[in-house]
Amino acid sequence: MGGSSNAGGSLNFIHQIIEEDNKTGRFEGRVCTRFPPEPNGYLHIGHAKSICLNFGTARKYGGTCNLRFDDTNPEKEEQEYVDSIMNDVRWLLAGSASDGKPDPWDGLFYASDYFDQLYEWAVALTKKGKAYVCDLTPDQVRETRGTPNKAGENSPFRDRSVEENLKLLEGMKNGEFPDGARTLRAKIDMASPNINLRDPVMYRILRATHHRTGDQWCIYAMYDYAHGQSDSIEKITHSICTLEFEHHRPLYEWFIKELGIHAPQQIEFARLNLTYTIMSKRKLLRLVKDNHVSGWDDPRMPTISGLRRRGYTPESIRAFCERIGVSKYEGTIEMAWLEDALRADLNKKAQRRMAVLRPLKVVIDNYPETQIEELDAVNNPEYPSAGTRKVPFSRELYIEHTDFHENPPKGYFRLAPGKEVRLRWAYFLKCEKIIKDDAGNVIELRCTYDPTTKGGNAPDGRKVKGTIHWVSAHHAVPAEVRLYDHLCKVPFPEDVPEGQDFLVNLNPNSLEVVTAMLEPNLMNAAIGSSYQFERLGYFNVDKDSAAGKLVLNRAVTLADTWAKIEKKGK
RNA sequence: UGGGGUAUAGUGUAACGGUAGCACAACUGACUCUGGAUCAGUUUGUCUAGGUUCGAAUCCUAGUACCCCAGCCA
Repeated sequence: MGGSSNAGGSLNFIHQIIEEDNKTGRFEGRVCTRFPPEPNGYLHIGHAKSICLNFGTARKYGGTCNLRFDDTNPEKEEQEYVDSIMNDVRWLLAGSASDGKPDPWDGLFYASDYFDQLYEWAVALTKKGKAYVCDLTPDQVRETRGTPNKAGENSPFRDRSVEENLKLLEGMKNGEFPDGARTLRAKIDMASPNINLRDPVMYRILRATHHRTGDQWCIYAMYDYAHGQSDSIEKITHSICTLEFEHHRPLYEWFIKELGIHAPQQIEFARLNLTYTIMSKRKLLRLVKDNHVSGWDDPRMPTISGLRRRGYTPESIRAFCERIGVSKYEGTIEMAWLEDALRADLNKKAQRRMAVLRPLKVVIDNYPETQIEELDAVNNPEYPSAGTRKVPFSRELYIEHTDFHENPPKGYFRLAPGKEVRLRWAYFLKCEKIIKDDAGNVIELRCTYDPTTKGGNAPDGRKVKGTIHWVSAHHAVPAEVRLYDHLCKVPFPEDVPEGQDFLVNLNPNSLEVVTAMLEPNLMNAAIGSSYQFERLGYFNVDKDSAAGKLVLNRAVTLADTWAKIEKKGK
């Protein structure tokens, strides 16, 4: 479970604040957090950090954590997003609840649950002379707001009487004015150095159908007016959010104070950035809408649904969130961390199989033509309890094209002319002859095997350095395998030259599709199941699979020392 | 030119006046029927300049760099 600090015993700065509050009895020892997404897109790995932090913090201190949808903008929000978010949170936190409840959240709420209360409070603030109806157009509001270096000017409508304001506010609510004609604004200080305090808009007139309240309302609270009070209503103690809301905090505190209601402590932390991908919801939406990817759950996407489809496990994502820690420093985590978390998890869980991604045919000349042997292969060397399976062996095999070199480079200990390797779980194999097509490409190898080496060991004690994987040609199950690489071709894709946008940094080779040959054991592999293809990586059965047609995604490759050596040689 | 934040190895994150630690990455080596995994080890760091102190990443002063803020988005 995420949330606690990564170094044993030490606390992250948020937990330090909480422990201090608990010590002083500030919230009677209660710890109540919430994860408050806007349902305007799919959750991504950055949200996972927040989810792990909020839920993890509540669990750590015996408190509660709510899931609340901040659905105050009906123009961008949809039920599809609500559903996907609940689904993703359930999946991410599955199995982590101590009480065995089906849903990980303690309370499920919507800001739209509070529309009536929020409006009542707006009336109360208006009565207090702390809010007014303003007739300025959006352009005029912008012009009179001032700049960071220049104070704003008061709206000419700022001093309307309470009676008039009340009447106009009710009129706004009752649909008497066109969209955008008026707003309700907080009366604070147009000269504040904090622009959020320069009479911010509380309500706008907007005739849009809300995914939950339908056409009941034609005015909608702004996020800044809704968020703090929603936290207050839920008696949240620690309202954890990202850094950009830091200078909104005085505004939230102003509303809470004027209303005289429960005051949560807002704490801001740095959002997650990852190399070789993008995290902006707006940009992710664009990738989906413009078909740069197949959807929100495209395995190249940093979305939770994309990672799930790619083959990431909830445990690996939680471990990742735990390890990256939490601070106010806006850094960028290397993608290798995420990949490492997956490998660490799957190395223990995934059964091993053999699969050949780029088949090269091998004929074993001295192996009986019609003979087939069932050889024993270990399912997971990490856990012998995972057992063994039978793998058919015959005269014609496929091996990996990259496991053969006609002119092997120095240090290469796979197959080459006249060289001997071990076939995993089978026999020693020696390359005798190369067969090429007219263009000079190697298309087949004629080899011999040593029948005394069955199982992979030579009775004469001779050693081979290389062990390669293989599949019996006649038993092989063809499958579509999708080889994924980073979404972006550079570590910081959002850094683009003037006038260009991040699309120029999309990785054109982020997906390569091959027809692979799998060992027959995989024939009926279940959708969503993960395997390690020996020497290649971890693969997950995709939902596009159908009877007789397997589709697999490569979640992550194995660490590849040889590839590193090869690269260095160049 | 205003306000709010943040600076510790390549990347993150600890150390809360007392030996700068951990993880990932990189590099060595051992082991290995996965060039996987595992194990052992190595390299690399306190933004700068002053000051306080027996002692400073930590306290003080002055700088520097980077991020955020001028939606009727969240």
